[in-house]
Amino acid sequence: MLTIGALARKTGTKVQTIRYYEQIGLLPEPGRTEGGQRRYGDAELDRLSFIRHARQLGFSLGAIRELLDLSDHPNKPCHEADTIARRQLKEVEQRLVRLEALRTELERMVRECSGGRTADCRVLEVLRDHSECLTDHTEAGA
Amino acid sequence: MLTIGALARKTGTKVQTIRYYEQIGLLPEPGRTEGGQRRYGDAELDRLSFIRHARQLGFSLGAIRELLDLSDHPNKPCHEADTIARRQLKEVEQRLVRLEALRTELERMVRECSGGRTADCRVLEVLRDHSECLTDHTEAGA
DNA sequence: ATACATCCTACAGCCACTAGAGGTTCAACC
DNA sequence: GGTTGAACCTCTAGTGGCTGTAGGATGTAT
Ligand SMILES: [Zn+2]
Ligand SMILES: [Zn+2]
Ligand SMILES: [Zn+2]
Ligand SMILES: [Zn+2]
Repeated sequence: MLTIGALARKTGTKVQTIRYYEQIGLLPEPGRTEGGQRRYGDAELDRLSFIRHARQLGFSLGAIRELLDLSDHPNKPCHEADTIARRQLKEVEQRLVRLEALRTELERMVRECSGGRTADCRVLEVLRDHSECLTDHTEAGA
Repeated sequence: MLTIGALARKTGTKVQTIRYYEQIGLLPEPGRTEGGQRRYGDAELDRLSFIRHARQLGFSLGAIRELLDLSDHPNKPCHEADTIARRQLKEVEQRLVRLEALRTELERMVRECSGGRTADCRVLEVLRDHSECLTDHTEAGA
């Protein structure tokens, strides 16, 4: 049986985050000691590891909730899980395109600055006027 | 003189966002009509355009605040602005590396799924066990 | 028995907005 | 001058995914 701190250490999660996941119903309410402290077993360890790994891969907590549900029903067909993963992949690909445009712009800004007064600073000039940009980086979402 | 709605349209900003920027001191308090409605001039239009463009390039509002300050002092040397831009570039580059790792992992998950029961779903298997991953995508920040 | 690390709840704060309620003002049209 | 009705106003609360703090209780080692 693990204390919340031990579980936190094993999964690379903060204690508060574990309590937060419990609060939003992503982790089940664990057993408690007589004094009221949480104690965890292997099932919870597995579940939290799953959550953390999915978070590292960029899945939202909503998506993770669905994935956990599916994982709890081994006989269901898996296309729902695959759909969620493909959706996530698409989002990542879109963000990549967008970030590459940002990198291009930022590199150019930094490269072209000659290091004089702010009045002549290329960085500030570009920020003042998007027509100085070579890429269209104007879509939503950072 | 522009109403807040006209300013919003010109800069691709929501009205509430403009009021929010004013509230946090990023935009100055504008003049008002007798009835209390905000009216904006060209200075505010330029400033808001700057803010929006910098946001599109991924700068935080904190960084933008610093950049605006620098922009207001044309005789200062510009290395501070350049430092901020370089920092932002670094962050973008780090996110790119990370997102590329995610893309690799997600692509593999999706590709290897054979479409059977969730018990055998490759997507869920990988999520359960990071040692199935080829990349180290475990750094912080999505 | 005492020290003290760890645990508990409850709530506030972070970022950058976004949405809504409930009321007022402005501009145009008749 | 009166009447619409869109756009404005303030204020509050919510989003996601945590993180931090206050103030107190518990667990364990010595
Ligand atoms: Zn410069
Ligand atoms: Zn631009
Ligand atoms: Zn599958
Ligand atoms: Zn992994």
